Amino acid sequence: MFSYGYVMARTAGSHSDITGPRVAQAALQLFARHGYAAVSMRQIAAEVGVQAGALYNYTPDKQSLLFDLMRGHMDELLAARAALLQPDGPLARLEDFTRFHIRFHLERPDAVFVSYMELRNLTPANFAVIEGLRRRYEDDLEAILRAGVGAGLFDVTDTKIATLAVIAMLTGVTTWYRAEGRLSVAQVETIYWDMVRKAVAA
Amino acid sequence: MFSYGYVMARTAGSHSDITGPRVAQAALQLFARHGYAAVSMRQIAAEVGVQAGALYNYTPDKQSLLFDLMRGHMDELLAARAALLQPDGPLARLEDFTRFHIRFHLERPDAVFVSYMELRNLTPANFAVIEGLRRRYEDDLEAILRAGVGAGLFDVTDTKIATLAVIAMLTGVTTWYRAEGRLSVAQVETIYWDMVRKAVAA
DNA sequence: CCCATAACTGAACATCCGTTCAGATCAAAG
DNA sequence: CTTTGATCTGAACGGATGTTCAGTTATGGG
Repeated sequence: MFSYGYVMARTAGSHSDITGPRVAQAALQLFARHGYAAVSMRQIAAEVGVQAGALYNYTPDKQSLLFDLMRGHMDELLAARAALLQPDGPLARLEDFTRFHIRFHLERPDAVFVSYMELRNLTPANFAVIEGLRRRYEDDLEAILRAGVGAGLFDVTDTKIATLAVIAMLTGVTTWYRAEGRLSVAQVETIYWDMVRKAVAA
Repeated sequence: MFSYGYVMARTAGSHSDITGPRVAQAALQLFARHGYAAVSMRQIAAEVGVQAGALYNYTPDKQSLLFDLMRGHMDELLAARAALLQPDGPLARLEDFTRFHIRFHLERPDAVFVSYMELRNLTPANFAVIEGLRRRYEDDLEAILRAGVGAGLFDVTDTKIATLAVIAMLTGVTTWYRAEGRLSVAQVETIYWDMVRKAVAA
């Protein structure tokens, strides 16, 4: 957590780069399972195999633990999206967005769950940050829809509402999908893309 | 809460039929705003204007307070749906379902929020009950979709997935709709119906 | 006006909470 | 092998938690 730019000049007795990620992962899993408010620092510590006081080598407080998880998730989402080169044309772009959204979210169910359910447990300042990142992601989709409407390919009454409707529909996949189930991620992508395509079609 | 069938033979000093609903309403509002685990019995009591101990005249414990709110919400949902006479034909039925779902959910945002977010804070037995009620509601929509597919009016790959996708999309309306906003509920219904109709169209 | 009783108070119970910190422990650098 | 400092323990802090209950207050029926 406290890296010093260059290669960190590690000194004696240090393995915080092992424990640090374990703290974050334990917190994520427990927050997703039981909710932020219902999980105690002692439970997180027990999961890591450490006493509660030791957690404070890795986070200033419990709120930062939640916020860092959510900001990390949103950063990953935006970075992964930005890393892809977008296909040409609104229709191909929309399919790309649909498949990306489903794939990304199905790969990290815990982070998705926490990021959608624990917004109200953020301080107002932290909430504003997460809300801004989420807004940037939504704007990405809305731009696609607007371009499609402009080109006469799509027909939606209100691009902002359509954006939120599509994202709600796609994110809903995380509530029922199980990796052991009968459908592969690719099949699920195709099923949802079929519905999205028709829903906004002209 | 403890009614005796007939007209309750109320005796001296009783006004629990005033305080009782106030407890439920305060709990609902606070649970929706801050989450079940983050709200204390003392906060609920303060909202009602009473000491914490008095709440136990109206609920055996905090868990029952949550469960009764959620069961009440689901019962209302199923009862309201059952009270409507269904139009003829899958298309009209689907429109009816869409408009009903949006209207019903926009009328009780707190109950919707609690019922979707606090499932993990139910005991396993209570969870099973709520899950069963939700399943009955979903089956209602799935029957409509299946009938439409059978009649060649709809084209969906998997009626179960389409059911969950449509419900997720529709319920998402509660996250952004504000009564003071520019759109009436009827307008929102029409916008979503447009998308639902096309999404499942043959 | 009295009185049975519903409704509520206020204090107490054991237990948990997030956070702090002095001191023990540990691993690597010299 | 010693030193150095990162890491962790274990106890403590004030305060909050859900729940219980003996005792007080308020209300309407007789």
